[in-house]
Amino acid sequence: MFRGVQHINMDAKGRLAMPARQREPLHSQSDGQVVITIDTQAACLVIYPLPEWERIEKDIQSLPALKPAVKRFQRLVLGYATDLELDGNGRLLLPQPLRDYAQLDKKLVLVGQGNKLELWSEALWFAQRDQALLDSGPEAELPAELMSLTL
Amino acid sequence: MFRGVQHINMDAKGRLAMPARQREPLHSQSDGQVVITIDTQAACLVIYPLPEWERIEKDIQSLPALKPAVKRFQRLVLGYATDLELDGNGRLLLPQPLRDYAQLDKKLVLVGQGNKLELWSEALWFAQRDQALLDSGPEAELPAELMSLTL
DNA sequence: TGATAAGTGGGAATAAGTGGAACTTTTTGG
DNA sequence: CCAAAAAGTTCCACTTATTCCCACTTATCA
Repeated sequence: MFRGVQHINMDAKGRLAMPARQREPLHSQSDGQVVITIDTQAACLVIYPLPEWERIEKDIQSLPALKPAVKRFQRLVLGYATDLELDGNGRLLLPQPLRDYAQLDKKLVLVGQGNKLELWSEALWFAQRDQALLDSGPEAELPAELMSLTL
Repeated sequence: MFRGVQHINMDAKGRLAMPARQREPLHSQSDGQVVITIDTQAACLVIYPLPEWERIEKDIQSLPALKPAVKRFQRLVLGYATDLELDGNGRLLLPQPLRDYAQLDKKLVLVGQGNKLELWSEALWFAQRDQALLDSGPEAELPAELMSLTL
């Protein structure tokens, strides 16, 4: 399980040092092999351990590809999916097209989301966080599902 | 059950000495393992014993993620959730992103809330307390759920 | 007032993060 | 087709940060 928000730097070569907390689950689950792709709903990337991705990829491929909206989704998510491996120092080399998509520069934010990790540029992360806080804050009208939560 | 308001200090390294009263339930329930995350309704943090958090996490993950407002809520609450463990001296090391979110500096307030603890900066605690007293005072209109309470 | 437990602070060992250098591979131009 | 240059990749070393542990001070209770 991936948990927690961590602020990290990408170096000049586009390498991302995976924080130690997340490194161990990645090594034990898939020997450091991950798949990274885009989130079509937000300008961020998602990182899966390889076995978890294979399950998801199967689900995506079994969707009805004749529906144009499904086909577009498949083209994006499967197309950008890239397998990567942690190097000897626990770093990932992020491909340029993915860096471009998520507007990554030096300052990044890595967010644990249970079975996957999300990767944001720091600026976009704060922007979407503040928007989300407005939607979930004291003044907001929350969907019924949230109102019924017992926290 | 966590009860009571306690004023405590965070040291220069961001460590929080859990008061002895709260330490015992944490050790007996979950061997000192807790999950800490943000409250989206207020600038404070919430601390759960690990088993209690796992129940809540399951509830949150089972919400319909296709609704944007739900997805944003999930990203915040699950993303900031971090597991921590009491160290040998009964202290928690608070991650920097969570300290930033709740504007924590030296003086903190820990508030028992039954199944969880809330953690506030002292300044924000007093501010929200005074506001809450105004809103719940003799002149205020209270929601029906409160009016029907037997106190 | 003394003994015990709780809270606080600091320092040393270890691990993590960062940058650079060298080697390999690929591409381009002659 | 070969050679030279550039890009990419891997490996190593150094610096910085984090974690763990020990000791001291303050508070509490008998």
